[in-house]
Amino acid sequence: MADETNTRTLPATSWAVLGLLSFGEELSGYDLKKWSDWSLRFFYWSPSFSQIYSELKRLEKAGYATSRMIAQDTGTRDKRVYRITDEGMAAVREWAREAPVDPPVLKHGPMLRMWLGHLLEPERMREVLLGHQEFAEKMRRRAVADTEGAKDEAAWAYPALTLKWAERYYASERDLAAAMLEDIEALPPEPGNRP
Amino acid sequence: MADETNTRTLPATSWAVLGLLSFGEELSGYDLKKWSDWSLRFFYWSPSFSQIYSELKRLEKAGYATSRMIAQDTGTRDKRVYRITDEGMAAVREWAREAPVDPPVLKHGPMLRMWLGHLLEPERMREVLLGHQEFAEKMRRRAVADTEGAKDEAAWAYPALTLKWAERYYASERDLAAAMLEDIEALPPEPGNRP
DNA sequence: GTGTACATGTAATCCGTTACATGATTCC
DNA sequence: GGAATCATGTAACGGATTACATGTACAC
Repeated sequence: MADETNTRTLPATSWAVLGLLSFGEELSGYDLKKWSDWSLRFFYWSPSFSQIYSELKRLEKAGYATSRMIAQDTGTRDKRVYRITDEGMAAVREWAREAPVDPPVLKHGPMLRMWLGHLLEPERMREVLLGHQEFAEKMRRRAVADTEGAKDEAAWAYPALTLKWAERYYASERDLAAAMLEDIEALPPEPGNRP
Repeated sequence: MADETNTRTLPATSWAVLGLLSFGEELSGYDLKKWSDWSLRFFYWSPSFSQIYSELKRLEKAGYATSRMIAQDTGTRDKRVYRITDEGMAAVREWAREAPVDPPVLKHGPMLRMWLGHLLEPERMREVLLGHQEFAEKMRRRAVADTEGAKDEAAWAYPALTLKWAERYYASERDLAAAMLEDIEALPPEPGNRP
C-alpha cells in the first residue's frame, strides 16, 4: 500500500497505450498497434506488437484496464479485447494534468549522416537528403489523408489538431531538407573533403 | 573471423561516438559527452556518460579506437583519451556511405499531451505549449550561439550546416507551437470536454 | 498451394538509464 | 566547510526490439 500512492510511475509508453484506450473503445492488442501506427506514429514512435501486449498486461495488473475474450463465431481466431476502467481513466487524467512533460527526443538519422559529411561523397549526401525529403512528404500526405477520414466528435478534436500539427511538421521537414540541399550546393568547391 | 566481415553491426550510437572521433582529435569520455551535448543533441539525443564509456570500450575492442592514459602532472585526476584508428576511419566511412539511413524517430512529449487533450484543462494545454515554445526558442538560440563559435576549417563545414539546420528546425518547432495555440483558441467553445 | 492479413504471445537479447562509488581540485 | 567541476567507472535494472512459435481465413 505504501507504494500504491504513486500513480505516475508507469513508463511513458504505458501512458500512451492507456491514452489510446481513454477514448473509450474496446480494443485488442492488434487494433491498438494498428491504430498507434497511424496516429501516435506522427509524433511518438509506435511501439512493437510484443510491447503493446506486455503493456496491456501491465495495465490490467494495475487495475487500469480489464479484458475479455471474444469468441469469433466464424472468421478469424479468438481475440482478447481491452477496455479502460474508471481507475484507469482517473489515473491517465491525473497523469495528463500533473506529470511533467518530457522534452521531445529526436534521433534524426539523416542529420547524423549530414553531420558526418566529411566522410561521404557529395552525391551520397544529396541522395540521403532527397530520400528524407520524400519520406517527409509521404508522412505529410498521410497526415492530410487521415485528417479527412477523422471523426467529427468533440473528443476527437485534439487528435485532429495533432494531425494538423503533423502536416505542418512534415512540410517543414521537407522544406528543411530542400534548404540544406541548397546549402550544400553553395559550399565552396571541395577544399579537401573529397574522400 | 567468419563474423569479422560485418563492419556495420554496431548500434547507431557506437557509430555516432566513432563519428565524433572521426574528426581526428584525441578525446576523453568526458570530453565526448560534453561535445555530444552541444552538437549531436540538436538532432540526435546525447548518450549518458556511462554509455559513452562503454561504447568507447566496445570500439577499442573492435580495433576502431585506441586509448592511452594521460597522467595529469597537477590538476585533476588522470584521464584516458581515445583516438580513432585507420580501421576505425575505414569502418565509419564505409558505414556513412553504405549503411541504410534509419528514418528519424521522434518522441514528442508535448504532442502526446496535446493528443490526449480531452483529458486536460485548456489552461494546462496552453501551459504545455508555451513551455515547449520556450524550449524550442532556447534550443534555437543555442544553435545560433554555437554557429558563431564554430571553426572555419573544411572538415567542420558539415557540422556547421547541421547547426544551421537545427536553427531552422527549432524556429519551426517554436512557430508550430504558436500555430497550435491559435488552433486551440479557435476551437468551438467546450462542447463537453470540460473535465 | 502460396502468400497475406488477422491474431497472440514467449524468449532471448541488448540498448540505455539511474544509482552508486570514488576521488582530486577549485571556488565561495 | 561545502558545493561545483572534472573524471572514470560498475552494477542493477528496465524498456524495447527481434526472432520465434502457432494457428485461422481468405484471396489469387
